[in-house]
Amino acid sequence: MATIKDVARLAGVGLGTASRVVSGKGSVSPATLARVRAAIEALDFRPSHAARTLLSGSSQMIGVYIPVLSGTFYTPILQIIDNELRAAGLHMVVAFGAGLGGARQQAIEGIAFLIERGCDGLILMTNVLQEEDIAALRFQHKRMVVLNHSFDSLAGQCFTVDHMLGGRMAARTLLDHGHREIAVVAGPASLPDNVVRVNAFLDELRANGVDTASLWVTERDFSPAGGWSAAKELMDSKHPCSALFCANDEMAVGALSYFQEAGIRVPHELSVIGYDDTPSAEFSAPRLTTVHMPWREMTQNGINALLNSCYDLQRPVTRGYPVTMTLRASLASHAEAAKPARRRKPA
Amino acid sequence: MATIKDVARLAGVGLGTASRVVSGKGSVSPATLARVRAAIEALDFRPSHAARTLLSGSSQMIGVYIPVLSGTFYTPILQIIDNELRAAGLHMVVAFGAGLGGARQQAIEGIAFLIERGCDGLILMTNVLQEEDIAALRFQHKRMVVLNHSFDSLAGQCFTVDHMLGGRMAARTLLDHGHREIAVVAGPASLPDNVVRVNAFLDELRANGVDTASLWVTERDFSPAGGWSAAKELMDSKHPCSALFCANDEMAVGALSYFQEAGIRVPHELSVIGYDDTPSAEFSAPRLTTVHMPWREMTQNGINALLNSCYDLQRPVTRGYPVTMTLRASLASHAEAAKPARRRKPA
DNA sequence: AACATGGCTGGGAACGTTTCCAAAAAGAGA
DNA sequence: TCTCTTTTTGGAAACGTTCCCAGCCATGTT
Repeated sequence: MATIKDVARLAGVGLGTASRVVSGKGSVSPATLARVRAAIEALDFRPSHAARTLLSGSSQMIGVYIPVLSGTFYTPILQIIDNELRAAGLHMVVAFGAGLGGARQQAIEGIAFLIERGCDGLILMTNVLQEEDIAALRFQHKRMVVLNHSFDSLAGQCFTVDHMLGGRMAARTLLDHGHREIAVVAGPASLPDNVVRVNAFLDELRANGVDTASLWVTERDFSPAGGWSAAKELMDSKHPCSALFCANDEMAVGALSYFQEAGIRVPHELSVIGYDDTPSAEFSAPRLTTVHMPWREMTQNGINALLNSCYDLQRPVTRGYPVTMTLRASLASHAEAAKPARRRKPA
Repeated sequence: MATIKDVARLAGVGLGTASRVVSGKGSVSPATLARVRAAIEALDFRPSHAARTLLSGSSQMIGVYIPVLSGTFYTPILQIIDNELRAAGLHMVVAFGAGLGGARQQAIEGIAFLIERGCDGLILMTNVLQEEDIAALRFQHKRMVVLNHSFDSLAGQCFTVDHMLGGRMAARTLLDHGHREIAVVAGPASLPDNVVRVNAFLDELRANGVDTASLWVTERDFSPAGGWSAAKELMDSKHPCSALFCANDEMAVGALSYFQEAGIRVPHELSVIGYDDTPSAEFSAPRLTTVHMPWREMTQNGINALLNSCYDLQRPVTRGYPVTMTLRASLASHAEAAKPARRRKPA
């Protein structure tokens, strides 16, 4: 690879002049400019990023940690991040959870890997870290941002969505459609944001006179397979219900798959609603009614805040994004439901 | 950030000694070792990656170009790449298509961005590049690998799957199940791998006496929305058919969504098969029969080949991976199909 | 003619490592 | 005690940039 010295030699100029042409800063006579440009072209010179990083102390790289890239929740977020960073001339380095340890250990290792790599800033998307882990990251010094989870000790750098409101809206929507016998597939109890949304969901039902203790509630791992098995268990239990709330879309999609297989018609016999409004909800069969979480706004504002603190910018940062319901075919009014919930039809 | 000089000073040793402790190469007396280790600990010293890169000429970074991160096709591949690289102590830098230009222009820019960044090697996943674009990449020098597409000028560095066999197997499977009136939703005609699979599919049908000219064939953009609209168009056309072949799973999932909405029972009234066997096929409603492409093996071997050429390793590299059919509920034998294809049921 | 002004230019220093090489220290054998 | 070998140590050089400073040359001013 040609260096700037080669360029200077070929063009017959000094290092300083060559550097001025490359960076575009400082004055250079037109004739020299042309000569150096020609040399750059001839040698296919590309400035070494490592040298620049070493000198400037800034790698122009942002690290992103994501526990696992399955499902469709993280993909749009990653896409947004990359687009924004590219537009700012920055690069995205991604680390997923890897290795043998548990999720928490994986997160710690993955983040350490990113820090070691000299990232200017970090975007973390994990909810398995503890406050003490955050404290252990001496890196913290304002150069990181957490999406979709909130740490008390880092509140200003956390960008999350209102899961309490989300859970409540899910409940409200079902109540408004006349449902009172509602089954629930929660996510892992170890994930705070899941707990918040499910509790808010149940609270809202309770506030409207539903005896939540009698509801069928189970817990799965946010995967389609989990949703499928939960749906099967629910049907096998013959617990009466007219609607099913899944704490994320992935599980709802899995549940829909089971219901189709078992011949249970959604939403005629059973309404299903999800949570997140991921791309997979749009073309499920039937299309899934789901709580639209403003992850787009959340991501965008998180990026803005991070870039502000890393590069002294003044990008706008707002908080408190609207949560809405995306109404699709998987939800029907209980009155419309022609048949009782548990009635099976032979496929 | 503490530098190795700070460590040396605090420990009261020379730079060389400090460096030896950090890298673990060269002999150091036990007493000194302990002293330097203590200093490293005290200062929370982390070697600068930029300085190492500058000196060694190797960034330990692998760039990955992916046109767009939507759907579930690329996600498992990315996950595999990251896991492998991490295990090898390397880092993954990802670039997606971005900017205003067309797909080809975006790919060229994205790849240039990665090269400029000093990646040791590149993994490219795009099928919109032309031979001339590849030729223009002077980087080519063996340090890159192409997945899921083959360039004549770069055959040794391309890792792809047998789309001709894939297309044929899809056809064979439908024929074996008694289908002869088959509709086809192809992908973009601009993508060579799509053309190969669809042509092979049609060829196989033709070889078995099917008049392919009379088949209903359309072209979409590999998206669920495309599959949905194609399914609607097919139904509206009332063209007789007992099965639908979609050139990727995403479109098949979209089609299933439409069929559910329109009250067309799959597979009883119409069988649907997809292509790729992405995760989204496993829990669709109904579960999707699809051509299982060995993208896992393809990716793994591509990575191995790249690391071999970048770091002089001897990882095993093989070619020619088995294509299989993943049989699921969306396919039924034509004999079993109770009703003619186009019969609508009021939802 | 002497002098100030400003545009251009060249090269040294620094960024934080690692890799040498030479020198010092420590053993080992006679 | 002396010499020979081996281990341990310190520091210069290099990697490829950019930044800064000093010097050069052509103009314009007095």
